[in-house]
Amino acid sequence: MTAPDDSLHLTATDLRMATFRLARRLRSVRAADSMSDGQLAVLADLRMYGRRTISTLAERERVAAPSMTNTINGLEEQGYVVRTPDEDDRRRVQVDITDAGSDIVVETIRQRDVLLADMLAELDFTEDELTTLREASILMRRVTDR
Amino acid sequence: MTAPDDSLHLTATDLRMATFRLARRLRSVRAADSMSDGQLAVLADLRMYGRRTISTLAERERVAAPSMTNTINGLEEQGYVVRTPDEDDRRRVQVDITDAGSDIVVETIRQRDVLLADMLAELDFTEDELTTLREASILMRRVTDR
DNA sequence: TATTGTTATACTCTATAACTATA
DNA sequence: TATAGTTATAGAGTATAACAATA
Repeated sequence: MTAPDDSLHLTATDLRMATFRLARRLRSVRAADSMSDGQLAVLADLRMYGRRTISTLAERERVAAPSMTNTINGLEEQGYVVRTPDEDDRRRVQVDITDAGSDIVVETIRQRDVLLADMLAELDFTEDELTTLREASILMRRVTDR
Repeated sequence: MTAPDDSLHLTATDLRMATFRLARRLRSVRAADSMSDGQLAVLADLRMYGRRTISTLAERERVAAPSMTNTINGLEEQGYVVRTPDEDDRRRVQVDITDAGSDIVVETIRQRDVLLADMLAELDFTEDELTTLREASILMRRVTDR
């Protein structure tokens, strides 16, 4: 049996390499060519959690506030978000996703899932192997959500 | 039991989300602040597979040739790679990684593995769970190497 | 003629600093 | 005074087009 510490580091190395490669491959899929990774990440956040202010979005995406202003400008021009002035604190601007924005997120997710499902199907993975991947996904989520 | 097609798509969705989140977290770790993701990817390739021409590197990293010239310029200025004219075909330039370049790659990989191993250790994963992650890593590699 | 690499130039995304409006 | 957002400006990183050297 492998010593616990070795096992940890071997697992970390394997998982790191596998994760980077798969992420890189999947990230190349986008429903709208005109949308950047940063714009898509903001749309996905808005779709999942609802309206946000510019500064909250900047903090969540770990970019500077002017960068988020720029990102939101691009999304607004494409009709994927709308700005609404905050009534209670008129310094604030609330950003909401539009139906078109939501559609783009759903479609991008769908295309990525289809690509990955096709890749899995092509390799004729067994039910046991798919179960391993699902269980690993849950463990990976525990790592990032921690 | 889940129907095969559902199982495929559920697995794809779970794995996609888990992969993106983990990759994003790990990518924030770099041994040298002055190095970009693109530069690091080239160094890692050179360390693993040895000398490459500019156009081969451009093709492998899926960027345009002038972009790779720019990337190699940056790495050369920092002393992480050297250009060597090809004797047989004097249009070509061979790029080799230096010891300093190799050290940076090793150190970045080490820091990322330590971070991930620490994250795994903190969650007290069992040997069975670590085994699941290692098996999943192998399956993920089969997907991207296919 | 075709290929390899570089230079010239422009566009996108990001940042910091300075500014406006509001609290 | 402090905060939310924007504008001005600059620095990476990427792309296409045009060019020089070589095959």
